[in-house]
Amino acid sequence: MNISTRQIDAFLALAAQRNFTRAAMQCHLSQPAFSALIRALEEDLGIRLFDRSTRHVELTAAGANFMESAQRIRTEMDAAVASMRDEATLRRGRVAIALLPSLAAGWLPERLAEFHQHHPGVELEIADVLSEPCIAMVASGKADFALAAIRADTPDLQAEPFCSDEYHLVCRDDHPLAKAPRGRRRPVSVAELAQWPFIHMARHSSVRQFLEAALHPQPMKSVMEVEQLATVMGMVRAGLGISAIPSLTLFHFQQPGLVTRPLLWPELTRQIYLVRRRDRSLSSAAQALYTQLMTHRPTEAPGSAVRRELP
Amino acid sequence: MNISTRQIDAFLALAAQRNFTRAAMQCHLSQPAFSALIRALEEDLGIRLFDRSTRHVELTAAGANFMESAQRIRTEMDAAVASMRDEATLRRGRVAIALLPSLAAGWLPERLAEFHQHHPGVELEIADVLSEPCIAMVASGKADFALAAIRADTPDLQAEPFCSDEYHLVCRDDHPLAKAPRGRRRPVSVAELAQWPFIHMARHSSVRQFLEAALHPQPMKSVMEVEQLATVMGMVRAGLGISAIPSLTLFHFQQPGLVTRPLLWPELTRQIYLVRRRDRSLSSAAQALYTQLMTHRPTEAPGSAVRRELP
DNA sequence: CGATCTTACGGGATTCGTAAACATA
DNA sequence: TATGTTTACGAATCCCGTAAGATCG
Repeated sequence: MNISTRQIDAFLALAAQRNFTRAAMQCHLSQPAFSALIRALEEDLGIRLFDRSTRHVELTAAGANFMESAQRIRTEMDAAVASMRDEATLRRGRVAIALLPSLAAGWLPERLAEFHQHHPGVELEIADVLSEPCIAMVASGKADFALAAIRADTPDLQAEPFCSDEYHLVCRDDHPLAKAPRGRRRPVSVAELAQWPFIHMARHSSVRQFLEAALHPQPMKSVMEVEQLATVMGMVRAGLGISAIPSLTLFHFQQPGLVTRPLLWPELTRQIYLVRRRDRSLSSAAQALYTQLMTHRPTEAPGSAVRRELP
Repeated sequence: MNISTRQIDAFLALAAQRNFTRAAMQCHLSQPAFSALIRALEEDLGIRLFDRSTRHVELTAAGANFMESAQRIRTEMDAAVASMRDEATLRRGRVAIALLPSLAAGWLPERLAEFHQHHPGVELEIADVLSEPCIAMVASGKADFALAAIRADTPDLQAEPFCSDEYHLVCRDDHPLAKAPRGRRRPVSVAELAQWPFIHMARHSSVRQFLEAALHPQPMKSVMEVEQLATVMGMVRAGLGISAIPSLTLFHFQQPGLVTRPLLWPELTRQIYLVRRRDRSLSSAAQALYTQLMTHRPTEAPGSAVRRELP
């Protein structure tokens, strides 16, 4: 026994038209083919649904009974198909991504704004967490994909390079290092950096850990440790010291009176990866966001010092 | 676009089994055929429902979404098909018939008892009304068929002979007519009937009208007119007079001390017809009741006088 | 390398539309 | 007789199962 939507449609058309010829036209079928469709349905159900003569077509009691079911089935079908089509055409859907707070605050918002403008029906869920929880969310299926600083290429996860994040010196514009000696070309050296009072992030932060690993064993003149990058910015602007921060967080420091300079040391370039599950295809919405983010990756850091003027 | 129950079943099987081979077996299909079914469904819906590798099969987000709809559709389908099958196999259904009160009280109950025993799920609606309303109920569709004394063979209605209803003399067992003179063979004549006091039904009753038409122009010795046959019985038993009533109402008079004798005049035989609509087929339940009633029609009236003894 | 999904392909069933037959008002 | 349904039938399509191919663990 196999009932198709075409049979349901044929039934409803005939119930409405009470005429095989018109109902057949409505279904874009020849009348005999349509007739066969109705007959097959009646045989499947084991009961006559229409009383018909050449002059009259009418529902039987069983047919009237079946009509209610047929209408509910048709409605449910339509809703399901429309829902799938909406999902396929991005009129609705849901994407969950996990990414580093620095990306989430500085670079992501404009990308999301554009995405949302194109696909207003798609719900967005953003987890701005550190790299490890990012990976965990992808692994557990809570996020469709992640942007994190861990090359998580496991049997389950697939990582591809997304962008690179280079450390920059930040200092006041009246600081000696802001001057870019000998024609701006020469990068700042480790020794130069180490001779000035330094504002550190807390030891547990990834910014601090990556920096320490890169500068080891050179000791720094640490003047204080803070938790938030915004605090680092305040301290540097107040002239308490200098600092070094990843390019993705530069937006915190684009303030009047501050200067940023790329450090351009290979050890101080960390890679950001896009991580996704191997076994799970991206949903239409996730695929669209993926494409959007990949084509608007953060630009490579500019090679020259930037000085913010007071307005 | 055409979605079939087999595709829904295939989807649900695969969602449950998460394995093409097992799901295919569950659907009694070869694995490639099953695979094609899923592919066709995905193409119809325009979206991937399963993420699959050779080792793993899993619902996509869209697939999980579709599952709810699929389950509702399957449930609704099952209910509809079961309902139709029940109707076809008389596990449920409804019959409405209209018939003369005499048939409804005397003959019908045992027939219905047997029918109900065989088909307890079928609802029965009985209208015990006179012939004209019987016909009207069939014509208007309120009754599936009727048993009435009108040969209603119109373009819309079809009548077939059902049984004949012959008038019987009723009197006390000590009445001269109860004796069945000259060897019980000779029927009672009109003249004999007319010489005794007669208990009449009211003029508007069909029993009275048919009797008057048959006896015309012979005048009767009317002693009174009553509305109910039970009253006629009481009067006759009290010795107030005799009466003549149709065989179908004899059950009223099967009382101790009363005698009934068939009158056997052709003019006093009225035909009962089974009347149904031409354009409408009988429902399964109506067809079954029709057969049941036709095969257990009221027996022809016995040819001899019946005397009820006191117990 | 074994288990499992997909592709390829020939045969059989299904379904289509045209045309003729049939039925009813 | 005119309208409308069913039957008949050849052709196109769809669908199935077997066998071979591809892929993942």
